[in-house]
Amino acid sequence: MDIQNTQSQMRKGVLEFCILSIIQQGEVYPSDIVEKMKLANLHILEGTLYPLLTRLKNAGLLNYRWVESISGPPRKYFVMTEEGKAAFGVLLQTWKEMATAVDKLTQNANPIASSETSAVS
Amino acid sequence: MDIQNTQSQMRKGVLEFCILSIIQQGEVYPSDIVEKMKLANLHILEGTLYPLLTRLKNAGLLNYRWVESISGPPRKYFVMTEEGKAAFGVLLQTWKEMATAVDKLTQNANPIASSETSAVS
DNA sequence: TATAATATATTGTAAATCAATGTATTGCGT
DNA sequence: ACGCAATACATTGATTTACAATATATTATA
Repeated sequence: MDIQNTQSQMRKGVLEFCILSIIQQGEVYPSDIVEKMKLANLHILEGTLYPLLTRLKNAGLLNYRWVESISGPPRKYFVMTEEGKAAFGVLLQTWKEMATAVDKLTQNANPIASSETSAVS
Repeated sequence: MDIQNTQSQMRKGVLEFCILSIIQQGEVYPSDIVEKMKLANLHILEGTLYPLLTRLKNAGLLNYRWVESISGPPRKYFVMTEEGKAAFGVLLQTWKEMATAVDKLTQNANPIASSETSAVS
């Protein structure tokens, strides 16, 4: 049990949401996603991303088309389906609500925690 | 693969952080935590909470003391250790950074997703 | 032709939540 | 005194899933 573990759990939770968000903003292939996530400080490995995209595709939220590359093997460019767009809308709402709830829960907490704890009857 | 799955993943990610936040704000026993989480719309089951508290205790972030109850078996009241307070400070920072990153990633996304996707060379 | 770079994909492992269930204590009604 | 309900702590088995490591395939370059 590591604090780093808890940190990565936090990131894991929003992984699918962020990836859907990236695809919703424009057609991308997996390496684009890895790069955009890295820029947002939300790292994802290929071994995680590929099965995830396959899951989202099988769930009907994504589609892809093959695009020839000038410098390597063909790429799978992903786009959202109508169903995916609807799902993303729901998740965006969920994220906003959850972020608000967490901020509320923690707004009474001290960044540098006080050494006093309130007594309980 | 369900959208509800993704929603619950999102909530899971902040579970430990929220529980630490609750304990940091005052001595509580497990049922208090379940109730406070429910109020924040972040539900947690006892089967999840007890092992989690044990993990946090074994990691040195929490301690507990037994308190007799007037209406049932004795309760375990949890408090944070100094180490726990330090860890919570780190997690609070992690949460703020992540929430900012996610908001940034999604600010260009449409709540009602447009049917046009940008072309890629 | 061999090597490096790019790209998609799978396998095995470990961690963690959840549903279901178990164990124990206290108080109340009869 | 006894049985039942409520409260509370705890464990077990199944499922999910991210990750590390590795595999397979294609293109360009030396």
